Amino acid sequence: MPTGPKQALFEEFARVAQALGHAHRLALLEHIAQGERAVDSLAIVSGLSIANASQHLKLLRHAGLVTSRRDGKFVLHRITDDGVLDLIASVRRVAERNVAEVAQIIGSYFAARDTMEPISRAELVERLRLGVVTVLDVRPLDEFVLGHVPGALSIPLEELETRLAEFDPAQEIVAYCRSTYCVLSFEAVATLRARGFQVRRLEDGYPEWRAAGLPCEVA
Amino acid sequence: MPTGPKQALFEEFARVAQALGHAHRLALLEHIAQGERAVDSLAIVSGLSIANASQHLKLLRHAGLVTSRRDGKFVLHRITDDGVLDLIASVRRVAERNVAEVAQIIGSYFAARDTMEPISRAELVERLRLGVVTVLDVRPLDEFVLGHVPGALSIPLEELETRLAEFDPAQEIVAYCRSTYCVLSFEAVATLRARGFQVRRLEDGYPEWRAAGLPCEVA
DNA sequence: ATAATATTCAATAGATTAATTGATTGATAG
DNA sequence: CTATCAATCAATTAATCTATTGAATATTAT
Repeated sequence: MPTGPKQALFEEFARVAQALGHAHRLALLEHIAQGERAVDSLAIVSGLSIANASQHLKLLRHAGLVTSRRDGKFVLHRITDDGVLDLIASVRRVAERNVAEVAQIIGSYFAARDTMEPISRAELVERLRLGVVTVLDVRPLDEFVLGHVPGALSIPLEELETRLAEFDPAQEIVAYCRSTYCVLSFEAVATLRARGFQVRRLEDGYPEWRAAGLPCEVA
Repeated sequence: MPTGPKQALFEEFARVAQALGHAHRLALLEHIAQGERAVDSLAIVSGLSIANASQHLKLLRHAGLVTSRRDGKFVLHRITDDGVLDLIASVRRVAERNVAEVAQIIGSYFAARDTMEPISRAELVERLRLGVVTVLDVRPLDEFVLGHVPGALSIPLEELETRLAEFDPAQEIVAYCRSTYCVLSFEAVATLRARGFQVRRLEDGYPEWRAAGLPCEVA
């Protein structure tokens, strides 16, 4: 077995792929993709101990998937660049197409909540221009604050039932959350549609919106 | 830690990524991408025992990256679809951009043999149309036989020095092999350029040529 | 049938990875 | 300077992955 430069490259490529090869790290990446976040906050939202999150993050850093900077006591992590989002999307697409278990989960859970195709980013841009749509961000408020679709209404999923009055019943709603299979927007669609609202999901999530170069609002 | 559908999806996605997370499996994928190949042949070219190759291939199958069919005594493997090539390319791009060790290997080995940018597939198509180029396939003959760029001259790297007479010294040569960082084409370029030939590499390798929908010749 | 070949399976030992715990480092606030 | 909080490190155990070996299965040729 040769140990040449090709082999050395493959080992590095494998390290990158392997960094993606754990559900916890994919969850961490999804949260990091919403905006810069500190280790303890990532640990909490991902349901990991701080030491464990720190170790997973170390691995992600060494694979070049995330980058960190210190801000006072905190070490803030961000996705290194949009190529990483492309990579994650590639994994997702292959899994969707080629792994039977994935089709099964999507069919039994996600498709049960929303069989409609999501609306594309381009379509949403057009409807925003025409002002004929209410955009709904169902992520927790701290993620909304880090950046969101301009003009979006922030209603975290758990508050949705109590804030239905904020919607104009005449206007179509487009809901989004963290990523393609983030459950928040699927649950929101199911809830709102049961109440008679016209709702659709946006394709993918906020990170992909930003990566597409579309305008983002921070507040 | 919730064990909902999102978690289940992440576990499946992780399985796909993890299948890419070993240098031997990346090597197997590169060889499989040249065309359908039997297990023993893959084991030999990858330098693995047959049982070991079989196990790695099993993992690749379960992750949906490769598909197999039985042909008589042989079990032939192929890449499931072009999305898998995209995925591998995504890993490569992230590693190139974000992993220092990769830049180092490329700088010290590959750039030392060919600092020129590779020629794009579109450019090669145009030059083929004009008939102003010799295309050189430096892969072993068995891979050439499974499919190659139309009109390409097959000279496996180890025969290159003894078959220099086959080139028209007036015509530019474009060399390609298995993939972006397959050493064969880099070595070929270095060898031929030292002999005074005008040579460039084609971007990526044969699998990407085929995946781009460009014509392929089998024989 | 029997033999030969290709592949997979099963069992094992060794290596790597993951999660937990407690100690340690870095930075800030009082 | 000390206390506090965020994060990392170090060490351990448990779990998983890898490679090897030899046996078992499937297919073809004789």
